[in-house]
Amino acid sequence: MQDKRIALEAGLIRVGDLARATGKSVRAIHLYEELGLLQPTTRSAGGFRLYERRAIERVRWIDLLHGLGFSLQEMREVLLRWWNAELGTEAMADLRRLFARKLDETRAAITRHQQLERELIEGLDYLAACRDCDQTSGTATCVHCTRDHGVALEPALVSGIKQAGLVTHPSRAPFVRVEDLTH
Amino acid sequence: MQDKRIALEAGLIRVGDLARATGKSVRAIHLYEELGLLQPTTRSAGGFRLYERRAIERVRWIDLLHGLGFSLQEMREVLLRWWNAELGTEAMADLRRLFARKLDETRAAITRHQQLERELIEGLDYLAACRDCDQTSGTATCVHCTRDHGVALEPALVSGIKQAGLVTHPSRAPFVRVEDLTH
DNA sequence: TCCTACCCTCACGTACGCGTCAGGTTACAC
DNA sequence: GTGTAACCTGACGCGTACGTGAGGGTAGGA
Repeated sequence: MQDKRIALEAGLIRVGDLARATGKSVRAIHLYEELGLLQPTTRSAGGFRLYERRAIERVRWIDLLHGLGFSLQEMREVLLRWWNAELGTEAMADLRRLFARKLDETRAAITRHQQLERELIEGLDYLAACRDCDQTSGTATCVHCTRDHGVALEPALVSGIKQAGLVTHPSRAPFVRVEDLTH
Repeated sequence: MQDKRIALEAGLIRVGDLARATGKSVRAIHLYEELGLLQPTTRSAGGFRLYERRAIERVRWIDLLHGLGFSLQEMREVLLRWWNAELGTEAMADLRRLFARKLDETRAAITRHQQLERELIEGLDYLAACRDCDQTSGTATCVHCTRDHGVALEPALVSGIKQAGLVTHPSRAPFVRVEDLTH
């Protein structure tokens, strides 16, 4: 019944505190524990999880790796490899390789997003010309728009939209014979 | 039995061709159809889906939006809104808003990845000092390493690892009383 | 002592984007 | 006619990272 006092003396926090400190949900922290990523330093007499403040760093680490595209399982493997390494120097070399690979991937991701950025800008440039368009009907006529949009080619972001093949009610496809179509 | 000839004359391709042309799986294309994102122009007498070559653009569009973080459902909503718009000009304005928002998000994503890039570089810088470390035991001693790593603070990517709380066999947590700890 | 917020352990549910059979049909070349 | 690759429609499975109860105990202050 003196748990909090004892816990406070020892600098321990409960799962809710950890959650608030990291922006995660309590459930998420439970999950990390189930997957072997994080463990409470101890438990209260009644079974409450009690963590040291350093646990916050671990959760932030999880968050970082998550941002780098690691799955929780992969993080677990990283931890296992590190702690089970024969030599510290090898464990560190292992980490360096890992980080180097992720650095490549991250840079590739940046490049990809920059390409998307360009696509968006192109799309916006193209659409800018639509602002002073005097057309007063639906979008069906936009499909065959011949206005000059100041862009050499219609951007993919726009041209992909201008096609039939939109099903109002998903799921079942219609069934038309070829013969009925080819004149 | 003259389907292919007819299809070829009409410039139609089958689902496998579309898949190869876009790098998607046939199943994926079926899914897009189920979700109302794409429809074959027609069907062969035997029920084979037949697409115009323009369908390739639509699939590429799907891929683009996917890269921008849209879910297939959201893409469907975009298409529905566009095709159901009263005025073409309004539909275009709608698109502009959408693209502008995504442009912000994409730039935010780039910034985030650049921060991660910096974290990785810091981590690698820190670990570089470990290459000529003469330590010959396991990683447990690394936890208290006092070497100069040329970095002011231990990077989060590294410090998050150096903590207990690793469960060799996941799932069940141990059960220790507080009293047993705080002597 | 009692109230209330917080915590506990199951355990099932969810959204996404397909993968993967199964059981059968079609297209087309030889 | 026949072989075979490609296609068809269900329909269930999967991995990820949690959300969401249910049913019940705990902590700590008034």
